[in-house]
Amino acid sequence: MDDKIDDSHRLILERRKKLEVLKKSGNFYKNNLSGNVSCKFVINCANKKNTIDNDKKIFIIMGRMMSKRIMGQSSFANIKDESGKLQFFVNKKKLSEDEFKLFKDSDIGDIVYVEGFLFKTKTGELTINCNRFEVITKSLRPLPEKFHGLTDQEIKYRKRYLDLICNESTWETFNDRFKIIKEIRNFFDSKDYIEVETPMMQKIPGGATARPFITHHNALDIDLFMRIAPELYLKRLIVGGFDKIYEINRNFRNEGISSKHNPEFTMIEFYQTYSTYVDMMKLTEELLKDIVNKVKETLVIDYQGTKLDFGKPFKKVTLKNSILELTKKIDLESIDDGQKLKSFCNTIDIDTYNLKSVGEIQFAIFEKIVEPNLIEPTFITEYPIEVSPLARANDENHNIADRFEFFIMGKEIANGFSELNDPEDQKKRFEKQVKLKSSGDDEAMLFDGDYIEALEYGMPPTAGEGIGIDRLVMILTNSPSIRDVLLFPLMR
RNA sequence: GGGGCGUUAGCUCAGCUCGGUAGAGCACCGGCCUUUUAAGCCGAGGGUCAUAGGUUCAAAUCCUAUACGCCCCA
Repeated sequence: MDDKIDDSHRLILERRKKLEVLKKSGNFYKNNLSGNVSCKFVINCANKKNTIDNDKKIFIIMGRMMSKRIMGQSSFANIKDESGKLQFFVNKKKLSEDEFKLFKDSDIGDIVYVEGFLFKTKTGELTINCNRFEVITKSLRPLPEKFHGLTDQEIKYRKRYLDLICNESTWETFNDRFKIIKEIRNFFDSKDYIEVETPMMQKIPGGATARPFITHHNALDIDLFMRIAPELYLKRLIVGGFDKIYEINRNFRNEGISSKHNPEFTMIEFYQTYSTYVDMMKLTEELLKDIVNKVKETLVIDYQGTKLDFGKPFKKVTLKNSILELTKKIDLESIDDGQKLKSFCNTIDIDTYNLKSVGEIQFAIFEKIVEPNLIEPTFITEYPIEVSPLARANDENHNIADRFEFFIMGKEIANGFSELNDPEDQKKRFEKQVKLKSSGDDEAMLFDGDYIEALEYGMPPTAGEGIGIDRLVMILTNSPSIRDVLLFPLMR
């Protein structure tokens, strides 16, 4: 769509003409101007002083001109930089003839230099009285309209820079995103976790059940896989002697695109030795309350009309109980009865052809019936062992894993468990996955012999967890689609 | 994969039922204007109505297909 640039438009030709004039006068993409302060700095300075009019301190600001109101001899315009907006005033008599023409011919969108002292207008607005004006960078294309701005979803996603220029709310969303990530780092750093990096390109994709993207290394002539999770490498590092580690980075999963799924997405995974999944749940609750409080400055937030209270202790329900609570057709007797569960599945449109075990069927029912209804922050525990191939089996009940998942607004936000550190058991679990794969489950895991070998050297008892950053950001920024929290979501 | 909705000027949108030469506001260009803030007033220019077919004397409008997007379902 964007392989051809159309610059023949009259509005662009008009601006190119103005650029030619700038070039002839030597004012051409200047980069030697300096001494500027931010709009916010100017505003803060003014707030500290009462007598702005008498204080002839000169300020220089540089930024994008966002609006312009010309009234013959005098004009007002607004300049915007990263910190905010500020109005400036231009009087014909205060500038040279050339400078005034430069201002008159400048366009909304141009990057400009404004120098002058501060005053307040009749209406009390803080304004720079301009005594020097320059166009630093010519904007050749007109910005979206000043009042309605840019509303076209598609263009917002494809040309995010325009969205950022025009929409304050977009700006706030991404500022929140980066603040959330920063606070997550602060949280783990303050608990003496070490941030590590593990391969994004892997020979055996592992750590999750998902289809990977395939790429190719030319010199080695081997296919590589973009990682679907960092898990198995992070646990190799635990074997290597780290006690507390985390990694925040991208994962890539070759699956459908929806308002909850982007092919590349950001996760934090963290691991801690001599801990259990119960410790991870406590840590998760502490982390989320901390992040929500720091980023939103309250513990009660609104998401698309639903009130979410992070102040209360988070709910905890076992997977089986969550099913029992929501469906009258299944009771304590039938919940472990494969045949009864299967016939129930048929009534709610779940295809049971590939579901071999009771655990898999329970999990399928859970995903279909329960997940969308987990609105408030909720931990679900006691996952079937069959759907938890990397998690430690529970000591009392070998059919369930020492694992939890965490949900908000029907979205899976986190997944954590006590790690399986018995290499024999892990080997058997991998072998089961390989069987699933050969029977047609293309999301099943591959056998990772090198990982088994690492476990054979001995991995201390460890608990680990992954949190989907994008979905968390969606909740905290009240964004209905994952694309709203990705600067450049994948578009066809 | 299935269904629904959408695509008209650089931007935001009318027009489509019921077919008859393409409209507004902003932006841009020219003129007036010394405290505006969606500044104002006067004037001018600006369109492959997503794309390709079809029906028709005549299609932005009706029909079909395709592309892209949004929403819902699987």
